[in-house]
Amino acid sequence: MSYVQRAEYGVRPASHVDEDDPLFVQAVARAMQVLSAFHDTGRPLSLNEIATASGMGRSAAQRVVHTLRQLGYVERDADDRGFVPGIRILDHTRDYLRLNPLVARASPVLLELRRNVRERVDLSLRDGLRLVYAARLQSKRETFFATLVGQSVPIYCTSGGRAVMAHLSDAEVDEIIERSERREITPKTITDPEGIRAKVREARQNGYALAMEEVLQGEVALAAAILAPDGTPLGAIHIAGSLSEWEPEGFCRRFAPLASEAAGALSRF
Amino acid sequence: MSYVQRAEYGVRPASHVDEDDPLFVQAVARAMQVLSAFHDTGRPLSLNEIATASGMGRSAAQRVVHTLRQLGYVERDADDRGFVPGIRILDHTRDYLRLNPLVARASPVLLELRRNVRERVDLSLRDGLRLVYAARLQSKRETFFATLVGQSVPIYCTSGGRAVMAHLSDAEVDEIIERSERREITPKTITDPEGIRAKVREARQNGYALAMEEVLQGEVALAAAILAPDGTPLGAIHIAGSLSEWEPEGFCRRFAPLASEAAGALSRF
DNA sequence: TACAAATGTATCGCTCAGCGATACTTTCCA
DNA sequence: TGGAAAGTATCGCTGAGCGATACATTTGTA
Repeated sequence: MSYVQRAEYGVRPASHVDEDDPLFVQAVARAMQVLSAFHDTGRPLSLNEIATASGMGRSAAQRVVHTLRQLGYVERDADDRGFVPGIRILDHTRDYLRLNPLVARASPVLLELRRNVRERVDLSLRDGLRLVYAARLQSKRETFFATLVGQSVPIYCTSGGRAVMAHLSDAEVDEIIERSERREITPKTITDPEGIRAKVREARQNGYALAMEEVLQGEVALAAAILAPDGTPLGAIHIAGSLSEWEPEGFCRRFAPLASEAAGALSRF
Repeated sequence: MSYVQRAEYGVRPASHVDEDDPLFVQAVARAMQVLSAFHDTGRPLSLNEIATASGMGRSAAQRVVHTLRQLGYVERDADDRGFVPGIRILDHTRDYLRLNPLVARASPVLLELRRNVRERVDLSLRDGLRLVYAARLQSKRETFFATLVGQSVPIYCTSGGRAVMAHLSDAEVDEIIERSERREITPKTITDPEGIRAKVREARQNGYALAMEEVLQGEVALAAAILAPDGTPLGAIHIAGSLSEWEPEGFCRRFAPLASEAAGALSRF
């Protein structure tokens, strides 16, 4: 049985979880597996479903769910039809956001950026093969989710991902391409390795990355990478708009410098 | 040893965690205790600090931290000076927000509200003695945190809390007052039971609740409760502004109907 | 309305996962 | 350059937690 769990996009990076590790506590992993069972569902889960999804027996799932419930990390659904994640989870969200120096420093920068850009602005952090959204400032008309902290997108086909890859070595880029489960999220998604490498080269030249309709129809997005002092890309700042309002060239001319500037401000540690 | 952990404000409600519960898995609780060790810190923690904060021995903390690290729920700090929460936490954040029907339905309502209100708009959910923020749409000038999902405030002294209490029985209100660790967060915080009850009565009459500078100097906030079909208050919608720009009466006249309308829209299930 | 399927809950004896103590190694200051 | 503190590793004992299973309760359907 493997404790490595599938995330929204791609698999964990250095996840050679050694099952014979003498320091590895099975029950801890099981707790997280149970919570992770909700990654792949849109509705409350039954105990059996949790057991199946997290690859453990009914009894184990029962105990773990029971314990997590006592502690507030799992709750009964509003109409008592199944289990859902509990509100206690948000306490840890807060801790993460507070203690991540990038996120902590990002708010004023993002708000300043948003003042000049009347479009959606996002901050995302790299985690292996994906970018996880840590903050979003929505645009005026957006009818979507206002806040989708925790949402993640693949690196290989997004503006933010390309901005990140632009600051990695060719070998690392190839490894990302190789290991990513590349699929056409929209008909415009670029999935062939050479196409991706070309976009990365483009990003290296421009200092920012562009993606058009590769994740969402009608959306144009550009991004600039945030770098650690040693040059490692930690994440990206994205600006996203609608192709019904923007022509790609105009969008870049107008917003690329602003995104770069904001990302630069967050890169100085 | 007690597994019940202190949250940001107040203690868990029905948290008589029976230690002799045969279904209770100690190691699962320990995992969450380790993660909760970060609740009370503003910086990375050492292993010893984690052990102390979570009330377990060095060895146990070592094993749990090790395991959580393998799984991405704990990370080494950027400059390798201690442990911090890991990005995997945000995956669960997303699950919580997605699977909470209130939050899932809230986005369009909040955005619509925000369109008419150029002030800060929040959605919070009740958890025992506190309200946990699940979404925030910042105002134009706000220089704070743009997103502070997971932040929590006490019920007894906030607009949202009063809006919630207005829909509880007197006995329940008294219990909240009694069990809350009431302290003067600002000099204006109302902490005496009768004062709080008066504000709750006021909220019942008005259909919305008001709080001035009780949590933050210079801030005026009003809120309306979101109700389950059976009338139980689940949370609140808040609108917050600055006293340097608003006179309380004008603020209420202008925004109370909008907050009520939005809360009403989310109350219809 | 009655039956079957599924869901949540409870019990129990066996055993190995995980406990605590402790020792080793490295890093960081003073 | 010493000493304190941090992270890592090892080990034998034992009770925490394992899986199997039975029970209770709800749900959907014929």
